[in-house]
Parts: sequence; C-alpha cells; structure tokens
Amino acid sequence: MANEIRVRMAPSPTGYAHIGSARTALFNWLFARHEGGKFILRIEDTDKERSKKEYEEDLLEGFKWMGMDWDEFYRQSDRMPIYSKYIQKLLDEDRAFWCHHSEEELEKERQEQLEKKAIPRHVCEYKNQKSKIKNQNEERGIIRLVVDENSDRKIKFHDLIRGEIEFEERLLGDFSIAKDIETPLYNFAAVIDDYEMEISHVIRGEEHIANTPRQILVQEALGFEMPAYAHLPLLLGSDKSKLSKRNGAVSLNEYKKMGYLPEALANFICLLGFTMPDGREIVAMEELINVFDLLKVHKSGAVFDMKKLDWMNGEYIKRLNDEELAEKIVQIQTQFPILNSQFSKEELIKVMPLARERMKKLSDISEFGYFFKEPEYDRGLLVWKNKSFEEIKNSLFLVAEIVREKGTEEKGALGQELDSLGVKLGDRGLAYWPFRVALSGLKTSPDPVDIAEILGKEKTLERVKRAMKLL
RNA sequence: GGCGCCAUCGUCUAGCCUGGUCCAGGACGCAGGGUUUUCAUCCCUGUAACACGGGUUCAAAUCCCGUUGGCGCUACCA
Repeated sequence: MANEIRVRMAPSPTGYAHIGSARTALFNWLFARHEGGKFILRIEDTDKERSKKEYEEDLLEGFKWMGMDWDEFYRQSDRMPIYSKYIQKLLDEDRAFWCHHSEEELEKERQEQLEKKAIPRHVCEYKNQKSKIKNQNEERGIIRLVVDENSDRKIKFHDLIRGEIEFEERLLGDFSIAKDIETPLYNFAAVIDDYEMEISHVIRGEEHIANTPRQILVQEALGFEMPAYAHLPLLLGSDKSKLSKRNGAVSLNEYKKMGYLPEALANFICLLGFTMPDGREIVAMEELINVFDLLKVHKSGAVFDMKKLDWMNGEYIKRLNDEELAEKIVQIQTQFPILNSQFSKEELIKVMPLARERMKKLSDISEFGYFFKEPEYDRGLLVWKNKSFEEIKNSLFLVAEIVREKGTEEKGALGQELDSLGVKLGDRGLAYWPFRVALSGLKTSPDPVDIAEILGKEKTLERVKRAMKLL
C-alpha cells in the first residue's frame, strides 16, 4: 500500500475544460496506467465565488471524451472539516497565526517593496503576539504560516523532469494558508489532500514550481512526507505565452464542435511534451501507456500548432471506414449541426469514400452539401477555359446523352465514354469541367463520374439539364 | 524589481547524460514538380536551426562559465 503509485489531477472548476488541463490530466493518467497505479480526480473548488457546477461537469465530460477514466473522485468542498482540523492544529502549535493586517495595508506594503526593490514578502508582526490574539477569531484577519525570515536554509526538492530545484526560505515570508478556520487556501488544501489521499507523485504544470517551496513548508509543519514532483512544460499559444483563452486555448467542447476526433486530439497533445522512443507520431493511447516515461518528458514549453493538429486529425479520419466516419458525423450533427441539408446515414455512407481524404475535420463535411441538395452557382462557372457558352452547352448535351445511355452505375463505362468525348471535342477539360460544375456547383470537387455514381442517373440528368438551361 | 524555469529549422522535435559516425535527422507547414478536368489523396524534390561570447579538448549541438532572450510565479485565485 505504501508503495502504491497514486497520482492526481486537480482541476479547479473556474472555467471550461481546455487543452492545457487536458494535457496535464493525460500525463497523470498515462503515468498511473503505465505504473499500474491509481489515477485520482480531485475537484479543487474551495474558491466558492468562482467555482461553478457547470464548469465541473464540462471538465468531467471533457476528460471522459478524451478517453480518461479515474479510480477515485473527490471534491474539496466535501472535505472542509478535514482542513479545519489541520488548520486548528497548526494554530494550537503556534506554527500558524492570525494576521490582522487589512488588505489595504498589505497592498501598500507590496507597493513599497516594489519601489524600494526589496524582497517581496510579508513578514508579519502578529506572529510574535500570537498568544494575545489567538482567540479573537471574530476580528477580521487571515491565517498565515510562521516562516523564519532570517533562515539561511535552502528548500530543495527533486523534480523528476528537471532535476534539483532550490529556493531560499527567507524569501518566502509568512504566507497565507487559510482565510479562516473553515476556508483553506490553495497551497494548504493541496498539501492536505495529497497527504490524505496518499498521493505518491504530484504531476502538474510548470506554473506550480514556485508554489512548491511553500507546500513543502506546510508539509514540514505538519510532519508529512514529501511526494515526488514532476513539473510539466507549459503549453504555449502562437505568441509563446502560456496558452489561455486570449491566445487560443479554446475549451475542449470547441474542438469537439469543430469536428476533431478525441483520439487525434489526445495523441497530438501527448506529443507536445513526450516523444515516442521510435519517433512515431500517430500512436494510440494504449501504446503511449506502454512506453510512457516521466523522465523523458520535455523541459521546454511547446507551441500548440493548429495546422499540425489538422493534419493529424485528417490522418485519423483516413483510418476510419465508411460506416464509422458516417456515424461520427451523424453524432456530431445532432449536437452541433455542421450540415444545413437533410440527409440519412445511408446517403452519408455512400459519400464517405469521396469525402474522407478531403476532410481534416468532421465539420468539413459541410463542403459536400451538394450531395444532399441542388447546388446554387453562377453560370460563368460552367465555362471551361476560354470556351464559348455554345461549346459548353453542346458538351453538356453530349454528356447528357451518354448518361442516358450508359447510366451512372458503371463508373468505368461512363468514364470511358467521357474520355472519348474529350478526344472528340479535342479537350478533356471541355468534357469534364462543365459536367462537374453542373453536379457540384463548385470549382473544386471530386471527379464528376464519382459524384454521378452517388447521385444516380435521374438526379445527374436533372442537374445537367438545369445547367444547360442556365446557358 | 525579486525568485525560478527554459533555450536545435516558422512550428513539434531527434541528437546532448556516455564529446568524434551531425557541413545536424524526422514530422507539420511552405515552395516547386509528377499523376490529373478542378480539388483532395499519393509520390518526388527543395526550404530552413545548434541564441551569443568565452573556456576545456586533437575534436563541442553535446561538458563548464558568463551574457542575452523568452516564459512562469510574485493574491485573503487555483
């Protein structure tokens, strides 16, 4: 039991699930599964003002969508009595004290320190009068941990990814651990939870490195053992700053809406921080679990490149068969409509062979609306190179005759006839282009013979006639 | 400002620990070409990087020191 690997993802429900938290969760999960340990999900909702149930559900849904499962689940808000017990203990032992400075006073002190270029810390005079004030809880204040401002000790810890990291204890000051007996602050609650849940490895984002010495001090005050630490590199926006709503950290839901496959997204995110030993890039989660190694996680931040995500998503789409791809499109259509026209799954399946290799995202199916609805287009589009309307009309007329005679079922036969028509007209494009535009209404689309096969003889003929009328 | 983390093509990275096989390899992107009625797919070619300066060494992307730069933290948020 003592040696069991236990890791935790501790998201705060103060916003929608986004790429950054998904990556942290994924690495925790990967490590736990690789080691045969436990993955614990803990919702850090002590900030009552900002935490929302709605966000929590989004987080849970997002993680599940990405394929993660968890072995244990907690909410900090359900554990308040536990924190109170420890806060009281620290207070009783004079390891912590009530600070009665107002926020204005603290803010003023901070400003002065900044101006004087002094150490930005709060060394509180109340810690020396603690016995006098101890019982006046009704007086407005905050609870701080006693930290030796004259210490010459360095607080050290070993980071699995970065090696030894150290901070000077005296620079910390008497930092806050709780607003009151009932309300713990992050650096305190996190330590208590990690201890109580017997977390063996704390794997989190690099932005938490600076919090670590404070948490170690709390551990020491309470006599807890230090867990192993691993700080993941940051995920960056294209401006190289931490990925946030402003530079593109859209919520997981947005990616779902855009038609990214969870497998592709998860695969891509994992590559932003970890490289397969053999260098492969398209890898299933199961394989990643097998070879995952925290020690090989990268140190420097990685820019989230949407273009490469698109490529990878396209690769995943290409690996799906007609039935599977159609099913995924139908699913997303019911939640976030991506196609204006009505269609049945059977019709969709027939379109898949043509659409698949042209799609990067599921929502790209919207470019194939002409399979389900007559296209609208300008008649000028029907014109191939510098040919006249008469020539185009004639070409269409001959194409219609071929379709009437050969039907659309046998692509080979239809294609052959079109080829010889091309020879007859002295220009293959003259045979193909108007036909293709008549069917799709677009200047770029699949081969008209392929479109005709899916549309069927009747609809194909209708569209060719309609085009001729336009000319 | 203080403290900390990081530093190879535009981007993701391999190589660095155990110096020579690296005038630095792969992927995305981009450019050009081939196939082709257009597009996509596919194939081929090209593009482009060891942040800088010192050292150590016969030899440095790799080891050491310094500089610069980027980012993070610096809350009665997490």
